[in-house]
Amino acid sequence: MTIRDVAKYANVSPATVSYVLNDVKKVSEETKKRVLEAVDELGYYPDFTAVSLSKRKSNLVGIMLPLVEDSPAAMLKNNQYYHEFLSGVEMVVRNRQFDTMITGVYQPEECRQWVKKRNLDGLIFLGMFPRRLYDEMTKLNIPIVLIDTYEEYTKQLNNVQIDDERGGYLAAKHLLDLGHRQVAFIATSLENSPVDTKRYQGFLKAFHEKGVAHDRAYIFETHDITFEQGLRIGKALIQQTDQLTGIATVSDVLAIGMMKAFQEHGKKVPDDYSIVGFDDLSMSQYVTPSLTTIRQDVFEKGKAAGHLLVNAIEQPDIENQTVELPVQLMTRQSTKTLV
Amino acid sequence: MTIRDVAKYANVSPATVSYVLNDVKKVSEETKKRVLEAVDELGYYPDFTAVSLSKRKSNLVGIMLPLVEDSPAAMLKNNQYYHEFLSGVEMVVRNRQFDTMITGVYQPEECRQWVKKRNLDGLIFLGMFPRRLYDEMTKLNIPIVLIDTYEEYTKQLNNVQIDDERGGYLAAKHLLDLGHRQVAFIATSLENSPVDTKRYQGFLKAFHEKGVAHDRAYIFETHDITFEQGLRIGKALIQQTDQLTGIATVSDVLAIGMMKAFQEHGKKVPDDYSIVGFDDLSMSQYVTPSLTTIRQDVFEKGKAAGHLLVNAIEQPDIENQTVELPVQLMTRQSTKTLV
DNA sequence: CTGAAAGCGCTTACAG
DNA sequence: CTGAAAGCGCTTACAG
Repeated sequence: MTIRDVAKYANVSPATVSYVLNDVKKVSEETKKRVLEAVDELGYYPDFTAVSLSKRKSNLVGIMLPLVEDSPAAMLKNNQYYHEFLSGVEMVVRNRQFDTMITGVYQPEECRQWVKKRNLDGLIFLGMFPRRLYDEMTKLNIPIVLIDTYEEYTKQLNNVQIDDERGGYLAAKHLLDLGHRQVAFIATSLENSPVDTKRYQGFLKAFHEKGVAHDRAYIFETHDITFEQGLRIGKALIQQTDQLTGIATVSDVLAIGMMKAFQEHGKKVPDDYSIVGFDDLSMSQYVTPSLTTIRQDVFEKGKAAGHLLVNAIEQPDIENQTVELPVQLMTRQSTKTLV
Repeated sequence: MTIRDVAKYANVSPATVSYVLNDVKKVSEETKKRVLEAVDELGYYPDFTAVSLSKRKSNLVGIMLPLVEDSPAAMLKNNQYYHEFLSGVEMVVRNRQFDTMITGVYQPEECRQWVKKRNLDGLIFLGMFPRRLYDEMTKLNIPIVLIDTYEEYTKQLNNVQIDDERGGYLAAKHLLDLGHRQVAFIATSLENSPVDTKRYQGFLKAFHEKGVAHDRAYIFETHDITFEQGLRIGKALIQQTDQLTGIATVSDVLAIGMMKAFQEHGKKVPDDYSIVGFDDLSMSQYVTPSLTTIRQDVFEKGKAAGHLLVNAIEQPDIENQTVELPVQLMTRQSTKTLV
């Protein structure tokens, strides 16, 4: 079942069928109708491999994930975040006639090969990559969408992000409003994570507004976002000080790990600690106590990334842009007024 | 940078370069060496779109997810299960030079189109699909791997599954050993889910071994696997009877939802109810109390599926087979001896 | 408005 | 052992 069969059936040339299918103007209404009927009756659809080869366009977008232990696996395993995102991308992209490929990546080299070899039309980078990689990729001359990046050198690319500063602000304000003054800030790394830095800036802003100082000794850094790290940092926090009453984290996963540590050490949430997460994973309202958190809609983020990318592919002259999605405080049981 | 450039550089014909790259015997050592050097120096790698078109083989495997609300999204959102699986597949498949595409699907029609249009070499079906779909797909004549299916008509295809019966058995035996006799079994649907039926059979086996009867009134059915459904069924269970002391579920997600319901109604786990989950999601050891559950290694499941599929693609004469992975009881805090 | 022909980058009988 | 040629299924200047 090829374009030739359709052509024969409709009594035209393959070229004409192609014109019709690609909406090239110069076909008479009558011929067009005949072709369309043939397509319909034969149940024809084009072979994208062939289209891809001759158009040099694949209708394929790639999603790159930072690679841990030989595959995106390890990273994916611990953070629900990623797969809600992927779902969002897949959904919009497929509605616009694109398919999605996923891969992890070590080396810029590998990544460029992947794009070339599969003729990818666009790329979404999920997570942090070395600058070298961006530079390589930019040379590829295909649209790129970045997620959650604040680095200066990414400014000229497309970005989807959330209002991280406001997220940090809302978390801190919530705790301050409840009377907490000794508040820990749990980040992956302020040095390496601009996202966490933004959140901390927002956090500090709330403190300034209240006229309260924040002690930098109350910043704790875990490097990964895993339950294990949450558990570890929770224990460390108990050991290190008994001043703290409030905790703001950069991830629900960390917050949940911490709550586990508290429970194991006979500390109660929210009686001993008020803790606020970040993300609002679906599990977060089902843990006990349910988690007060800053909600970001990761699914929407994926959708936004998909739209941005396909737009950029289809209108090459469009300017790169940054989309910022809102965040929202979800008040639940893990925080309460300091008595 | 095409095969011609390499040919020119090595002073041979494009055909010869292709022979070398595809390991077709009839090339002299010397020529081969020259070609390989050229490939190396020019940093050439083949365009898979072109290879795909001429070989009629794409080195692409597809993963099909049942579609909810226009995309696999909705389904993915609530179950971590899926993305660990995807990670496993991606990892092995990529090591074997394949790439992975993902899509959701409504209609057999759509699915067949996808396979044809992208020239997919193999397919993994994750989840339950209507029989009609399998029939359609079988006609496609590409290897197919099914996951967790017990239907008679799937027997002649490749399967990856776990020892569901033993899972049910272990859960029941654990509860029985702890002294529980009034035990609820929480399934999605015994009528529609052969997996749940297997588990229930194992469950009953343990009861028979102990010489204890199981009251079918203690079977509860939720249709989806979501926290919400767990919450709902948890409430229903409290309302319906106060005889029960033990609960076996077919999913950690359901168990966690149920625990939330109990907590909201002042019931304690494990004091009022001992509950065992199924899956051992990474979150399950971090909820409070940590969840006793039947562990299955979903990541391994993905890897097994990937291997099975690529094997079948590369050796078309290989027979279809079923791989069964073990399960394991993880005893944690949500179960205890009945006093 | 329509079609013949060349081309996208490979592979693979076939001939020598 | 090596290469010229045809072909995979499309698209797209170009000519008419």
